[in-house]
Amino acid sequence: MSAAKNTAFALVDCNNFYASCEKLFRPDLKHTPIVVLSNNDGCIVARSKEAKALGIKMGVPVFQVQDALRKHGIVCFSSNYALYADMSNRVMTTLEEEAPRLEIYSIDEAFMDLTGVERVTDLLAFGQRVKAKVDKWTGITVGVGIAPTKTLAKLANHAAKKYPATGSVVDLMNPDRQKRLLALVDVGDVWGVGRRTTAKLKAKGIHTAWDLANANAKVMRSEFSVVMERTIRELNGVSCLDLEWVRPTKQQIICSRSFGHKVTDKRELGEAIAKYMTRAAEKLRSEQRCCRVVSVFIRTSPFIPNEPQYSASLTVELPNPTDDTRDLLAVAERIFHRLYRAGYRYAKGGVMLADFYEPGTVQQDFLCVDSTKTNSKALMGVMDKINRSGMGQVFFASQGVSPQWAMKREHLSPAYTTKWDDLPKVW
DNA sequence: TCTGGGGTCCTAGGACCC
DNA sequence: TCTGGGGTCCTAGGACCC
Repeated sequence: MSAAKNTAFALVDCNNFYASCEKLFRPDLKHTPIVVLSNNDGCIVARSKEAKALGIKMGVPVFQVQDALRKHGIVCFSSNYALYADMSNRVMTTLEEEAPRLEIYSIDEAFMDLTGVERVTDLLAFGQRVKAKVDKWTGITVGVGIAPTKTLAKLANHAAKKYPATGSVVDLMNPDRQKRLLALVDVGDVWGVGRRTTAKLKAKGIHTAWDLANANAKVMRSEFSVVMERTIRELNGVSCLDLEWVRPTKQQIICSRSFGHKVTDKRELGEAIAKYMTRAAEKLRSEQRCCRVVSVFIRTSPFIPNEPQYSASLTVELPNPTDDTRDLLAVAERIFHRLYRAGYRYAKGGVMLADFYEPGTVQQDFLCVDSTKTNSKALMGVMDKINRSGMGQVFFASQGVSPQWAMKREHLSPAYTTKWDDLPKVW
């Protein structure tokens, strides 16, 4: 085996991100418990620290905790993606200035490659500076975990959040400190160890991260998978997961939603599918890809077991890859006609695109009439531009004008940072 | 009445080929 | 009675992540 590299990573993670974004623009709620809800106002997906302290759990359906929300005066927000995405961009831009090799891992966290940085500056001080800068420039508070591997950096970040005495920045480069922390951490809190695996590990007497770090990597690989072997090595300070600072291109695009109410009407359901396909096509073009494989699915709600259940999906391979909304809508409609069965109350539907190509790199199927519309690129370009500009919307009639099935978003905050009309006002 | 959405990776097993 | 062996590709399902 080659000599271990002296790697160093930082994981920067925004605290209670969605809830923090909402509070930024509502100083009146500074110390009020708030929660952010999933699409359709269905589940709790983010909680402010006050809401956490009141015992509101992550992921629970709102209706199950309605009483608690009311009793404690917890303020609810529907999720406001435009706001969170914009705030995320601001945070990431700030981080990039400190460490150009940045992997944006999710909307609220990023890995930094700090390899070699300790020769220039103290890593703890570096982390503290990053935290202070993000706080000052964006108003978002972050935790920073620094360690020789990504998995250990995750654990360092976990500690930074859990123990206030750390000031939300933990440097875990030192092996003795690693050992002490690993012994304190439940194995289920290790990155990559989910619910299923946790149960299996505990049955084998592996309870802490330290227990896992000391398991035999080869044996565990045969019993679990190569992912497990990697996790064990990473816990021991051997970096197996590189920084992916160039975003890999997507393998698939999914657009799906639960409906605001159950849908029975065929036209209405078809409009929803058309809407999702339109959105998926936009995402496809923003990736600068064409796709060959298209799937559509519709289903009833598994949460109402005494109602007749129906769930169906169908996948079609196109003769030629396309990124034209019109082609994709036509395919979606054909598939939908074959899937639809009357007499069910549909709860959710969606589309999936896969098998991507760079435009123009694929030999056209010459047995098939070339369906490439000559004005396709120009038309799609103009549509995308108008729809992005905030000036209004252009879309195809098949998605319907005033949809009944639209999402429930009863507690939506204004688009403070992305819409002129919604700019916060200071009196 | 009311239960999110969007991804990735890994593995096992079958089809198929020589 | 007795029916190879090895490789590749594809797919479905599981597990995990945020």
